[in-house]
Amino acid sequence: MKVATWNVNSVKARLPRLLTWLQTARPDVVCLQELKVPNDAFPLREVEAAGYHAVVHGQKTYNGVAILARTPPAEPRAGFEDAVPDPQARLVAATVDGVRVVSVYVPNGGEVGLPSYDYKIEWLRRLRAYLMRAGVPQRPLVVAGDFNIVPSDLDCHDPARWEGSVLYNQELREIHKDLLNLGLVDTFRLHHPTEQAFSWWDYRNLAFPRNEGLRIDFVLATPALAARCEHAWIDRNERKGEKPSDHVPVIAEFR
DNA sequence: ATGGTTGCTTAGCAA
Repeated sequence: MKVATWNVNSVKARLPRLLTWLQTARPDVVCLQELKVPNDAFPLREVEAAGYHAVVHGQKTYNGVAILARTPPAEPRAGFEDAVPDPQARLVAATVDGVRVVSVYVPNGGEVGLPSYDYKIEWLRRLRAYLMRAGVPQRPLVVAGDFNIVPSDLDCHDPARWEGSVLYNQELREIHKDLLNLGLVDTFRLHHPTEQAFSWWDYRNLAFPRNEGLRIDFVLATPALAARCEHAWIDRNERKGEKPSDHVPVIAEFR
């Protein structure tokens, strides 16, 4: 089973690329982020024609997440399912072929010290609690998406430049470590322990041709499932050509 | 060095 995550930065703007990529990459499950459309504007017909079912938690203008799957998803759920509804559509879950799949779009945070950064930290606290309730680490579960966290120097083209930023600071590194310590394996790092590879490049300043990127998109799996992960990679080619997203797909293949 | 680019919405925000 091939599981991918891709922040498409508008599913409308990216639809031609998404459909082409589904045909060539042939993933079984795709976690999408930043749809930027409400549910009724999601291109369901096109995605179904490409051979996928879709579980969509959309939002107008900002955010929006989805799960695409070749086999019918079961028990679709949107948001944290706790006492306080999240006003932003950033999490959706469904069970595919016995695996609980969670697509997440972690808040960027804006700037350290702003209310939007406090929202990010609180959101990550709620994500941790959600994953514990969802059965991490014992349940076969994948949580994949745009985490808006740089885990380490290796995941950053220029650590000194990014240190202290809203994507890379000590507080976030500890939150990231705590998340993984719940019992989640970063499938890309599992197979590439020392390789520098990025999943995001700024649109500005020729960041991609200069390879000034960050690795902030992950496919995380619970331990028994991670033991079945045979390959994981980042589809860097998706940043090339006409109208790319600023993120590229990250893929993990499970036996 | 607060620039630069993209997308949504329409001048400004978020990333």
